[in-house]
Amino acid sequence: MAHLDALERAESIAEIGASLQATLGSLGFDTYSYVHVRPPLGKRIRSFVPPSSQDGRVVHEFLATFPDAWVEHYILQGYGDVDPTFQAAMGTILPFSWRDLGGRNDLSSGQRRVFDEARDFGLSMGATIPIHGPESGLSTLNVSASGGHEKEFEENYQAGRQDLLWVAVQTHEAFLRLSEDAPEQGRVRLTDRERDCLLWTARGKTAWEVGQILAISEETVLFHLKNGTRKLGVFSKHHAVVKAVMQGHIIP
Amino acid sequence: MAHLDALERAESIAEIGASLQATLGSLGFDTYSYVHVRPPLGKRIRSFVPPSSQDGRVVHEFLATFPDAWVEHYILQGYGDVDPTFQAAMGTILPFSWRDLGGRNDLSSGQRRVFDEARDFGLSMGATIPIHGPESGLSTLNVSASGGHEKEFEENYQAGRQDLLWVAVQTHEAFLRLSEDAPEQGRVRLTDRERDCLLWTARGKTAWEVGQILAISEETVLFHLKNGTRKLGVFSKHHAVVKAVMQGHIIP
DNA sequence: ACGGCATCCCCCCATTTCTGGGGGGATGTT
DNA sequence: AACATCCCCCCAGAAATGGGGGGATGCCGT
Repeated sequence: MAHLDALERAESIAEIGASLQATLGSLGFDTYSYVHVRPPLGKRIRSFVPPSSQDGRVVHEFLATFPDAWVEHYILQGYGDVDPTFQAAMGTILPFSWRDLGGRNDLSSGQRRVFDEARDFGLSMGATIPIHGPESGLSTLNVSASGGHEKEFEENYQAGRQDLLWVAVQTHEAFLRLSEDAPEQGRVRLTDRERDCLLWTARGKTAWEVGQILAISEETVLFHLKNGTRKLGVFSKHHAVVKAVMQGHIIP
Repeated sequence: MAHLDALERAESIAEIGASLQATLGSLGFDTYSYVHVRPPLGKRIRSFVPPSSQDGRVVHEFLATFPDAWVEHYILQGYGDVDPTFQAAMGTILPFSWRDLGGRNDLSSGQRRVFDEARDFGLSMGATIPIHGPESGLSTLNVSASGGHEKEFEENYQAGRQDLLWVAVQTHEAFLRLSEDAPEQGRVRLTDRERDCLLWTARGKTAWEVGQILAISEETVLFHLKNGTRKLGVFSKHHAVVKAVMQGHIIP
């Protein structure tokens, strides 16, 4: 796993790609795709602006050596919402081989089509490593081998699972580190009280109730909520509690 | 990593514990705690009840060889909401050593107290492996070594990071597999409109704004929000949006 | 073809809560 | 002394809550 150091220190998306190629190659997988889904975290807009078609949509980011034609087809068809590997990745944190998908829960016709069409592009044997990130993000690292027999691939996968997971985690971190064009302005610092108030608000309590819980007055709760909301750069408690949860300040 | 097979096949919490003890021991860590946090999916309580004991609080499930007195103290004090290792775990998917927490972002006094008191119980050197599960669940595997020097521990940790991650993931899966008394029952069915309204509310829009976005009247938005809030078993939009996010109905 | 059912849309009301400003003062720490 | 944090209070206008009342589509099974 010598290539991993490079992954940790990668300074561009391209370097991540090269590092992945080398690392995964040494594990016996010759193509891969890394998919990153990220909810677009709030811009600070007070005056109402009607959102454009794209605004607010989940962002899919690709980094892949899968056949270009397939990737293009995939995006064009909006397979991201159907892809059975993605569906499965949402439900587990363990790597899995694509072979294991057919048997367990039957695939819908749409899902089967994704698989069938992938096979036409030479992607028949593969495995997916799900990465559930903070802020409810989900990424998958998909690896595939174009040549060889299935038995060989499965042995390769079984032997390499642990390494694959580590690679996936490192990739996710490297990717996050680099794609932070809007790096959240570095997670704001909330005071203990602001956290407390947001926490209990997220748990459905009114300001008065939070006051009772924390043994302070409703006014003070409102005061802390106002400050916390402002720090988070939003304009309502609804948005503030969601953002506080997404940024990991509180666990509701 | 011979003990891992046992972890994958464990059929009781106790077996997980034994397997962890053995595996982590071989990596040089003599105590551990595994904490599984699960937001308490809905009790329907309207009348205000002071949440002195468990009500509304995140459910922490423990499996640990940490000193009993410490665990008890931890739970009693509700440290789960403050614990800096937990705060940090919420923000990353990489394992980290407790040593790295002090420097980066200064701890609040409440957080520092958790650390100081932990040290009094013999927990000074340690590392945390965060596991972000599906449905926004978070678990941490905390390992510690009571004897030895700090330098030695850090070397141990650096060398074992990859193994620790794998152990943590396997533990999480084993734990989930066994503690699946209530796997999916909480998830309600929302209509498209209810989802839409909750989504844009979670993004900080008022009911009127959501109406503009969806091209329906504010009244209708309120209507859908009322229904969605009721379906989710809560009594305010704050709680509803948080819950909708946690249950994966919407991605803000 | 019919009723039941879910979904979606609109409107009204009284009451409570939140928002976003302002003004204080009390602790601590740096 | 400056600073952050925490606590309390006031106000006016906006928004949410929790009820009620309609009607409009479809889709289902009988």
